[in-house]
Amino acid sequence: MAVSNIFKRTNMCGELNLAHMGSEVVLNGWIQKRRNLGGLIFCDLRDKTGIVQIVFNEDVPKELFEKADGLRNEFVVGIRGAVKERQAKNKELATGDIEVFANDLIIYSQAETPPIYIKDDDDVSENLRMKYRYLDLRKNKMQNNLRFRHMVAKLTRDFFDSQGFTEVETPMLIKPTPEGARDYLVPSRVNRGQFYALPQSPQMFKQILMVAGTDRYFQIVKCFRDEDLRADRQPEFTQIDVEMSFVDVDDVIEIQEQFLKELFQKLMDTEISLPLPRITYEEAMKRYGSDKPDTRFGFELHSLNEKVKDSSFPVFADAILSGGDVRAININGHSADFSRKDLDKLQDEIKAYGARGLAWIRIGDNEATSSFNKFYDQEGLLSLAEEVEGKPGDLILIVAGKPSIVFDSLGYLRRELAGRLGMLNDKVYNLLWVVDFPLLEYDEDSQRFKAMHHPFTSPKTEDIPILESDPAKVKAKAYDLVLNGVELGGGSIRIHDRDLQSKMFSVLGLTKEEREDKFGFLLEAFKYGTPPHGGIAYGLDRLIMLLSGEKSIREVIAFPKNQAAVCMLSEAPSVASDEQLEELGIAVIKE
RNA sequence: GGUCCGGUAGUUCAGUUGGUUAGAAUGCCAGCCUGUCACGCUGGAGGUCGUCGGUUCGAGCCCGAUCCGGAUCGCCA
Repeated sequence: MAVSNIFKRTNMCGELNLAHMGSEVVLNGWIQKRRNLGGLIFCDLRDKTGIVQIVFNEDVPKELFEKADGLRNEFVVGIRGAVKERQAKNKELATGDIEVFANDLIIYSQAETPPIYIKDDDDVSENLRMKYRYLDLRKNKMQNNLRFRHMVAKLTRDFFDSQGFTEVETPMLIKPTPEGARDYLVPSRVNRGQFYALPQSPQMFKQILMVAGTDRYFQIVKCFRDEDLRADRQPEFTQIDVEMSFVDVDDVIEIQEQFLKELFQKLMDTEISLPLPRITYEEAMKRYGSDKPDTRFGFELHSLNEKVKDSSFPVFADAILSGGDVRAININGHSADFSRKDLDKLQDEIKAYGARGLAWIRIGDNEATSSFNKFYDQEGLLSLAEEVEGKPGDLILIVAGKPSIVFDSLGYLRRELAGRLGMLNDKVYNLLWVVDFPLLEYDEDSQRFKAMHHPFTSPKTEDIPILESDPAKVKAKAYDLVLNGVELGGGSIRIHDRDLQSKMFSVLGLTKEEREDKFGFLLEAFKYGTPPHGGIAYGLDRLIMLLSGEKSIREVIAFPKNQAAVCMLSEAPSVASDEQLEELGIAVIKE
């Protein structure tokens, strides 16, 4: 038998309890903390499952005791010892009923004093966490997040497998697509001067799998977008990507709801009732000012357009005259919670969305006051307040201007104020579908219609006749899944009819050459028998972020990038060597 | 590309109106300590105040530029 200098582990630290009493165990892990009381040394030993207390007392040989005295934080050790019930139990610790009396110790490696502490609630700069990610990941919270992510991925595979889906890997080196987000380009050495792109999504390949007869496809897949980062946006992220043949909107939604039900049941211990609520895009905008509404609280939007169209207050009147909106939300009963200064600050905050100002009405017990008192008497203010069911104690916030600005501003305000008022309960999961998205949106810059989702999204059947005559009115067979105000996923039924696809391209103003260049291989495939099909894609990182109560997807990605898209750990990206560039035929223009 | 917040000891932060030797907590090191678990007690080490320039008799503090981290708007079919 080979001689080994590794203690063969019998148990994990976090799993020990009174049931192990009396048994000899061997543990491997990191020293979390050493407490030397003189003739008695306690060590907290940590592995991914938790922490257990190790005791070195007068019974151990002097040599071993001195070795234990030399232990420092983050040393990696093996310990052999007996599990005993504690004299003084620690209720804060999962293993607090027992402790391990060591009789042997091996130090596998020593450690320098780490630049960050290995503690779940340690408040250290993001900078250091990213640079020393391997230390950050030692935290139980981070290991739990990785484990949870694994559980979600496993459940996803099991579920879709049980429903007859096949996971198929699609290529990572694909044809660059000039539409949509910016591509990451990858130069080809073999084809000098030519480039692959990393996929923004497997969209076209999964549709081709439907042409190929795969019938039900899914994939847990990396996607890449070279756009600016946010707390919930990384340049590489993971999607649960799904496509099905011979389906319409309800079929896709139904199976996704089954998936979500199982996910919440098994991993969150939460029953969700099906079917999930559905709300149209139009209604979502009107009521919540957002196409991804957070429905955990009220503060819904109301139009004041009728009431203010003849207003003497120029801000309101001008907005209506120029085709804009005047809308309001009622922060019911919270007038006293926001000072004049708070309101001024809120006004500044919505300027980011293009709002010119924030008008408000406070309803007191005896009288109402407003930011536009000059133009309205008591009766006038109360008449406006009536539209939002204003009562004494209410604060009414009003924004006037271009519809998109009004929606964005009020959508932000209702969520922001709900947050400040502590109304965002993260134990409540309000899932819903937003449906009937517009098929197209008019792009002012290029003076043409663009696909809101993508150019293969099918119009609603009843809107097909007006596709060319009144494109702005056409609704799409598209649906988004929203959880607590975050877009978790989106999808659509695709166009499988070549005539309809052709019309769609005409409306989008794509020339024959452009169609061929961008989508040629997909259109070619569609010539040879295409089943009706559709699908959906979930942002896996966001899903896990929300379910684990995190504020950033960086918390659920093992090795994320910082806001400048840099991996602080490995220091990617970096410059390529002259030899590499030479071989690829690439010259870098220095500024 | 824009806006906002931040950068001072290993770490998290304080630092008054510009004024002597830049502090606290924690961590680290050493000594003492047999029931701790944020162990305790005593002592000690530890600083290019992000960087560069300017104003000033004098700058952590004021001004300009720049770098770094974060939030966000644009952007993300």
